[in-house]
Amino acid sequence: MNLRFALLALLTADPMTGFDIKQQFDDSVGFLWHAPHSQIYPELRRMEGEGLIRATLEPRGQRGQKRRYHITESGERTFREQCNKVETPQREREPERLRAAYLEWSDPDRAREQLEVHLAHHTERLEQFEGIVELLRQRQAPLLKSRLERYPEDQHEAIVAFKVFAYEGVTERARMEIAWARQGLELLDQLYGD
Amino acid sequence: MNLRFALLALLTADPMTGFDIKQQFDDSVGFLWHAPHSQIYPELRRMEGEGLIRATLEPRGQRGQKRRYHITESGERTFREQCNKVETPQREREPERLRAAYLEWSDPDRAREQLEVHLAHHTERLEQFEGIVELLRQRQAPLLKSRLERYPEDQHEAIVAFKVFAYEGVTERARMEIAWARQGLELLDQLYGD
DNA sequence: CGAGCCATGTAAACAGTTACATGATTCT
DNA sequence: AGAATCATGTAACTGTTTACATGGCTCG
Repeated sequence: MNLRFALLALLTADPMTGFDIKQQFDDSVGFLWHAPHSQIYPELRRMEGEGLIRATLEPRGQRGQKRRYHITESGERTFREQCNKVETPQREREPERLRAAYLEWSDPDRAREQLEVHLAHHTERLEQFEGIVELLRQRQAPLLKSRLERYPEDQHEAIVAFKVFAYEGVTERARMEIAWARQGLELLDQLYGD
Repeated sequence: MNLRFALLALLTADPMTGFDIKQQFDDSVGFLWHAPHSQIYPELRRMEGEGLIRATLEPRGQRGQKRRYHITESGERTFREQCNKVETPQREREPERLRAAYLEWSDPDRAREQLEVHLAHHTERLEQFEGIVELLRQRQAPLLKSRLERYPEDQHEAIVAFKVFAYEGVTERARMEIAWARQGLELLDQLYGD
């Protein structure tokens, strides 16, 4: 039910086509949730069937058509209910940590490479996240801008603050991963020499 | 293919029954990977079919029998190959962060409760993780002890160090989550007053 | 007219969760 | 005798990934 949450969340900002959503998932929103289009389109159809969203048909050129989905009142109610349901965090699987626990099975060079990939990955992410946080603070992120247009001004502060809070979370996560990878590389130096 | 990795990893420490593995997944190992028994038993059968592990039948009392799985040479080779394959971290889904991004849809009380649950969860985890790290350092963790018995002493340092490294990772993660939840609670105070 | 993007789907396979089911052993 | 624990499975369902498939539109 979590893809559905993400879809409803996006549609509270702006009516979108499946394709728009797919693109959001490739973009900044994708750092919180993502899904391939093969999961998006059928789910949108189901949600439409359940009255959570409704589609308006728009022409594309001469023959083409696209379905833009709008959240309905029922959809908003459902979304709010989901938001108000307190959920305990699920036990997580940690594939990276699991692999790290067995690094003695790797060649030292491979082990180093693995941690360097980890480091590079999260370093890149960190930069992206910092950029997003900055855009959000300045209220320049495109999706946030459309969102702010749809809600009264007295809510803007909270809307922005929670988006920033969420992305600060992934930012801190990235920093943590970077520090961890560095620690691992030091450990390798210690165990196997430089 | 990651459940399989976890199963092979466990069986490099000690031959185990499906039940033993299930219990390991309920225990400290479960913080890195876990699976229900309904996933474990069929996978063990498949791995046996592929020659990665073999079972010895052991009696339980008069009528009962249990299958204890031993990793084979082929299994060890496969495991080592997996370890040596450098993998780029997958894009993650962050259900907690996604929910946090839409906290303006919650009643302030619910929002606070949500973050308090988050805080309590990771606080509990942190304590558990710190306990595990301590046990690992002292080489007193049961599974680690059996592992050390099976491998030559010149490898012990690395074996212990990587286990510590992995659990230090989840420890740092927990600390990060705690700090994040506290920040969120402060934000709520700021936005909605105490 | 071809490349690249816009747009939407289906299908098969794989991974993970939840529920149903059974029976032996051990401890009280 | 009954409860708790050991032990092993199957089945249905949900969620995710990957591959296959199609066709229109826009720009050079």
